[in-house]
Amino acid sequence: MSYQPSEAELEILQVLWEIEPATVRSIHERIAAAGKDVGYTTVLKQIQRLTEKGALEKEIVEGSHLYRAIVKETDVKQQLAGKVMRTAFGGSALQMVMHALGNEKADPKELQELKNWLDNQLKK
Amino acid sequence: MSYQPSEAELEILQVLWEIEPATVRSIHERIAAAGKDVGYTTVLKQIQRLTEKGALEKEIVEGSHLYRAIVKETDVKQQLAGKVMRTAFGGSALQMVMHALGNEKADPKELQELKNWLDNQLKK
DNA sequence: ATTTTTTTACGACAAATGTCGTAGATGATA
DNA sequence: TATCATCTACGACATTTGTCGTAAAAAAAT
Repeated sequence: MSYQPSEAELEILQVLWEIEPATVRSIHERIAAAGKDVGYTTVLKQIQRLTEKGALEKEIVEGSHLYRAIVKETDVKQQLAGKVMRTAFGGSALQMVMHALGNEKADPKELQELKNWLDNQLKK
Repeated sequence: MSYQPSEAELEILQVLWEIEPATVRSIHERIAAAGKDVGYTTVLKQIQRLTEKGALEKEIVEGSHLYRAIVKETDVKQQLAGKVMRTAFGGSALQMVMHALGNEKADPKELQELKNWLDNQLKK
């Protein structure tokens, strides 16, 4: 199976899925740049835990410790979306989307893309 | 704002949104019936915590303690769906749905409904 | 009224999370 | 090489969650 990351862990995974491999420092910088103000050692610890859990792997190249994600982005995201869909929306994607876009009128472009994708799904 | 329930808490809320008000016993029964095998006092404790947190309210009528949800179903679900959409899918409903339905070909009926809803949204 | 059955109130616990601080190891620089 | 700057390894802590057990309170049955 995949892995169900916590929120802080997900942030780290997102960075890794983008730039891989990466050092603790670069990951920390990205996260800080994204507005999350958290200490360097906090990120380091989180990374070490993810590694222990087998979600990341470390490779030491010429002194620097490089990390890369082992868990697949698609799998993890499928887990996350699927879980919410099941636990909170009785397995209905419709319900989930309606609530997600619920109040604020969503970006028309988004809606159009979603529609295109659906049309395609229905065609098959 | 609303409330971000944990998984066990959400199960309780779901029951309350269906039958309200309800006793601890009836809630426990529902949850057990749904296949989740957990002790009576566990559910009770969870309910008490939700009440402390202000998500539920208790009313004692002729001896029996009745609970009802204070947080609104729509709000809570909007929170849940919105949060995942934002934290894991960069705010894209399309990405979220694609991953949720990803591998297994979703129920065509669901897809059709979703499409209808979308068409409607786009029309407005 | 006494005993039995239910219920509620609490306190406990283990595991998971988010966050750091500190010390020792490494690497870079003067 | 001595010194200064970085990093990593670890342990600590406060919270939150999920689960119970037990005792005290209430309600029901005899």
